[in-house]
Amino acid sequence: MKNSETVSKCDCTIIHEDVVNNVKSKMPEEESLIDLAELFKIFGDSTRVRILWALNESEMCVCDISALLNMTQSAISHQLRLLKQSNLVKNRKDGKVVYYSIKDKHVKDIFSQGFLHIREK
Amino acid sequence: MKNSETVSKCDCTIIHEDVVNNVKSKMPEEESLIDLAELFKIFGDSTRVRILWALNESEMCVCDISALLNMTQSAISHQLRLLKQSNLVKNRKDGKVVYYSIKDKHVKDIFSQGFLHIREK
DNA sequence: TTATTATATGAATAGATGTTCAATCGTTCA
DNA sequence: TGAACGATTGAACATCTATTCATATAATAA
Repeated sequence: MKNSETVSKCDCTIIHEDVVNNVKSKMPEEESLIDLAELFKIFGDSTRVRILWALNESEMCVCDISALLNMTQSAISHQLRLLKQSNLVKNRKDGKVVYYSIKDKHVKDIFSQGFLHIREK
Repeated sequence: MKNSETVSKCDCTIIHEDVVNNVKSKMPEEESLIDLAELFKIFGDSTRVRILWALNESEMCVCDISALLNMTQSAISHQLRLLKQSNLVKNRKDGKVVYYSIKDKHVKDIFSQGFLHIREK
């Protein structure tokens, strides 16, 4: 398999080579931007956004969230697993009940920035 | 078809009804959170994130972006259409060449908030 | 005109993703 | 012990999505 750097998928003449080279030199490592996209992917689902919003207001158990969003426990549990894997929420167990809460203090700020875009459309 | 409010999908006893009611009263309209998720969905793809990052550095034409990211013009063009529909980029035409640039001034701030999360893992 | 170049577009495909369903795990309490 | 209940898990399914491919459009140049 050939190196992706050596075989260009762009079949066009590079119109502004200086611009391309300049931007390329400033680009973060590919992995950083992939991680960033992975994070936003988590926010890119209304169920998860609603869960995060709710947990930002108050610690809640799985059952509470299910009732709030009118969804099955199973669906909520699956999403909570993703949110936990992404380090956005944490949980604690008290008897049979598992309480979830926000782990990342930037969640609210990420929401805020998103709303700034939406409000100005 | 029954009203989704009247038939609960949550098959459990509501453990903390006060918490649920309190959070429910504070929740934004469902549509707002759906719009928010739609926005983050756009950021939730590494190709689009890299395009946005690049355009945040400099206005570029489709060919430039293709060369920078080593992807086909077609793939880039498809993604640019989504970004434009989401009001995140704008374009101008100069002869055969179409130049794209950032339309939304909050793009950089959204990136910043995302990075804050990633860096602290 | 014709050829060439930059971009856009629609259909098709493969891969990812969210929910459901059924089963299971852990804990509490009769 | 064994129900009962909250939560988790894995498989299946339907839906969505990113890229590719072929083609079309638009502008320039010969």
